[in-house]
Amino acid sequence: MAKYPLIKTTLKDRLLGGHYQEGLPLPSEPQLAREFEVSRMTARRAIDELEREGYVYRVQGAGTFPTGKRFRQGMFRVRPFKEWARHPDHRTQVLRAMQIDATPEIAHVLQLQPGDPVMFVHRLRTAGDEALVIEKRYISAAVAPSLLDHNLSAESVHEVMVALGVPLTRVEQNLEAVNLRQEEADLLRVPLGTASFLLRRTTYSGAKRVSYVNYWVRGDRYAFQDSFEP
Amino acid sequence: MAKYPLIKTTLKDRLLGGHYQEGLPLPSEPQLAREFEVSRMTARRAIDELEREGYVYRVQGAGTFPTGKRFRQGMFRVRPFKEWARHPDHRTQVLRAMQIDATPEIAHVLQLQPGDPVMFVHRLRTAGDEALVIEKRYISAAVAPSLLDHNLSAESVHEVMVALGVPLTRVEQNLEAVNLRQEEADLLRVPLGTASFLLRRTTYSGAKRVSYVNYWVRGDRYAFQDSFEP
DNA sequence: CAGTGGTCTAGACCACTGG
DNA sequence: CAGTGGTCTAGACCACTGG
Repeated sequence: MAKYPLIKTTLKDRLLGGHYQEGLPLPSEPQLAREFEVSRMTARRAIDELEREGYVYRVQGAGTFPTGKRFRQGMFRVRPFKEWARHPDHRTQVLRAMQIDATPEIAHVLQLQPGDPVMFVHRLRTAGDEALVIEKRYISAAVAPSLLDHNLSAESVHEVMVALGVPLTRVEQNLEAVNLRQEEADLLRVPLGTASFLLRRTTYSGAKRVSYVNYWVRGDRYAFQDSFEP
Repeated sequence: MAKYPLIKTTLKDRLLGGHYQEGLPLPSEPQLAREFEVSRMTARRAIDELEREGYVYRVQGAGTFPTGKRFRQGMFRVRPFKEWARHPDHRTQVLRAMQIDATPEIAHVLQLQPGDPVMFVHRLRTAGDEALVIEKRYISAAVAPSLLDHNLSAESVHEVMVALGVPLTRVEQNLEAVNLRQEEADLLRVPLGTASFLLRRTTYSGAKRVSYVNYWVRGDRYAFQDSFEP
């Protein structure tokens, strides 16, 4: 039996049991290695998996921290629809567009420091009289300081950023199926718990992560289609 | 600059460039370590990330293999049964495998007449002790009359059909998010109404539709991942 | 059997954090 | 500055594959 799964489940139990306080680091890697009587590399391996599963995040030089509960349960992403704005029936409504202080979680995803300024854009996309997509987007304020001067109900954030000299060079995305919580269900005007896509996207400009987006997409009104020749 | 990102991008370029043949293993970890003049652990680190991003998969004792291009196309990616079956933890349970009369809906999708004979295969895929995927598949009896003679808990339907002289030439697929009904929720052992993916596939052999499949995939245990350079 | 990936060790040096 | 995570080395033994 390998050692790292035991370390991993032990740490997960402690995290879920609240043994490690939010905002305070876990024991350091050398400490955990001593506690479990393994090498540091083996302790790291367990933490690697916890980080990938979203239980903790690491800050070089500072430590490894528990991820806030709300982000472990509800990390959500979105898919941008390029042609959305062109369709005459389609509208984009800006619910909020403001500068906020990066939470530790957002800071981690965007490779910033907690408290650094971040642009938050909350939008709702509708087709006819149906609300189809909720978007929550976080962008490093440093890379696009004038973002909020633009009309975000008409312009694509991606296009604005390209115009600001921040080309999009890479996208990572992840698609899940989730039951809608009250806030999203209300916005989409469907019952609590309705099945929805949750698309999460991280975009890069060079090696720098510049944008993090969560899209909730109505699962009964939108389908991803594909065809190919094997 | 760390070494493993360079190894990773080099291997990715080779994979996308077709330098490594499908079905054949990549150079072994010790070989890659020698080629890039790093320790095996560092070579592994690069391969770890490629595996997580879906470019390769590993089989202990056998090697590291390129993931077929066709399964990475489009917005989402589906692991072929063949790979599923290779994982030691994964099992496929045949719930039903029988000939039935085509319902009007099935007949329509498969371009048959209602009442025409159709093979129905109902399977459940599990990983460890968790049920992850329900499969309901309908195949024209005319194109694969001996299908049910095969061991469908071990063999891929696709492979059997190729062996029977029915090559798969085209796939159309559609992904939705749905709330599970009682029957599916019971099989997956989750509460009624849990959000799930519903993946529908129609496969063609030439111009003829030969197979129609519905997969219900647990939305909380399976995520479709993708990354690309725009 | 030789070769493969899976795991692990006991170090090392580095960049970075925060007092 | 001491302590942290990030990376890397040069081994080792293991389970497993496939001929």
